Amino acid sequence: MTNILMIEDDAEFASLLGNYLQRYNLKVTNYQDPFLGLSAGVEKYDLLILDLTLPGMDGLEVCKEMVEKYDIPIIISSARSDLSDKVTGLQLGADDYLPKPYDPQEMYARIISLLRRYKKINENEATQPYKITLDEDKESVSVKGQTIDLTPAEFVVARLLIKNRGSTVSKEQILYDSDIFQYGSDSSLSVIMSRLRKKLGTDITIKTIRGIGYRLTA
Amino acid sequence: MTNILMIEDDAEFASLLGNYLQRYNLKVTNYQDPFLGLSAGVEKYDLLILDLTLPGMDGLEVCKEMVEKYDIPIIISSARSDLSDKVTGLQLGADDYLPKPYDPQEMYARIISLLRRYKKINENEATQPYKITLDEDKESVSVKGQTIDLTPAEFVVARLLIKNRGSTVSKEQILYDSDIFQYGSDSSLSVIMSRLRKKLGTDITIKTIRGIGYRLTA
DNA sequence: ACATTCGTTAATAAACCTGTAACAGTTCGT
DNA sequence: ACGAACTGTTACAGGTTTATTAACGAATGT
Repeated sequence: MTNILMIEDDAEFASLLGNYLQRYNLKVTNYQDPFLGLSAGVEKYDLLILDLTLPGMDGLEVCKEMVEKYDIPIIISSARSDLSDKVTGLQLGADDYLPKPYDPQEMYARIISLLRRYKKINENEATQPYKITLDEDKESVSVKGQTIDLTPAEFVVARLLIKNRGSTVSKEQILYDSDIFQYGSDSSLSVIMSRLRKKLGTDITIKTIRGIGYRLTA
Repeated sequence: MTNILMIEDDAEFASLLGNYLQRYNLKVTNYQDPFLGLSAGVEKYDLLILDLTLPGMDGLEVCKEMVEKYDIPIIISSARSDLSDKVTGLQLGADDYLPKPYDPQEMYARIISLLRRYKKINENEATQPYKITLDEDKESVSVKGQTIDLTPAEFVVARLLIKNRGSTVSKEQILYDSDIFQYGSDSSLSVIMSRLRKKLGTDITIKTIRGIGYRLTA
């Protein structure tokens, strides 16, 4: 899992990008306030996306400070189409510059290229998008970009499996994780699993670990 | 969402065009005074529609300044049928010229073409009009160009759904979003939903997310 | 004071979700 | 290979949520 620190005052935009990058195994943490961001343990992150148009402060100043203090790749994203920003930003030590508005796909490409350059990434990691991701608020999941509505019980199971992608989730864990299952038993769970698999289609494989539980493979 | 900056002294005309373009996912912000417009954060916008016949100042002057300061596509719209305006405008760096009066449809076509040229737009975005849009001031909505009058409660619900098009809006969110519902309960909401669906017709689908809320699909 | 409009409530019908049961298919140890 | 235990699938029933219609009453305008 690659962690990306974002400093961007438009929270909605940040969340949008975060959702998009999620499927590439990139986790975005956004801070609207750069000071919070600066004290957030920058070392934990693999890359910084910095917005220059911050309220009441100069993004270039933040950039300078980041470059001085930390060894982290920086992508500047700015709505100011002032060309001098780009020059100054890169002079200060930023690695790339992407004017807003941009296509999330474009940002993804830059991120990967930069991470590769910094060797912060294994080849093959984060280059293959997940086929399935959570839409937490919509009580649904996306499979290859397509929204699939789930019932409450199905959603609870799917969420657990997706969050524990690659590792096995025990039946007990699923049944007791939430209060959805009132009279839940192994047999009713197997029914839910059947319905889930049918809804998710053949692109998603949920493996049965006999006697233990289930595992969703990326 | 694509943002368009408009500088036009005829506010009524501007609002008309804004309403029309809204259904194409184009948001128009108008300033009657070019100085306000110039200081409005031009960077946030993807395109500028500039009227030349401004009171007490030369639109061409504004155009020149815009071209110098910002990297933004410009469409000049003018009631002066003086051909030299067109020539001068384009010489100054404007990208297109549309004499008034013009068909909003024509303006839309030019906008899309220009945005595409500037790569400020994803293909497929803003080319498919929404079937339903808000008429904020009239307490009504438009479905495929047709105005549909709504009662206050219906309008509040419709507005929330339209603004959150594609994602689920919870019942609580609807009931507590405004003070329309004084004794609002789930059951009265379901009545409103029923009446809304009937009024909006079969072109608009409002999906029920059982136990959660509702979702309007684009 | 009357008529109209509109949100609410009530009642009934329809739609939906989940657990159980039944049976088929599979896995595993012996 | 065989039987026991586990899992997958389907259909059905019970319970809950939502849709729809009608009626009521408060607020508003005439």
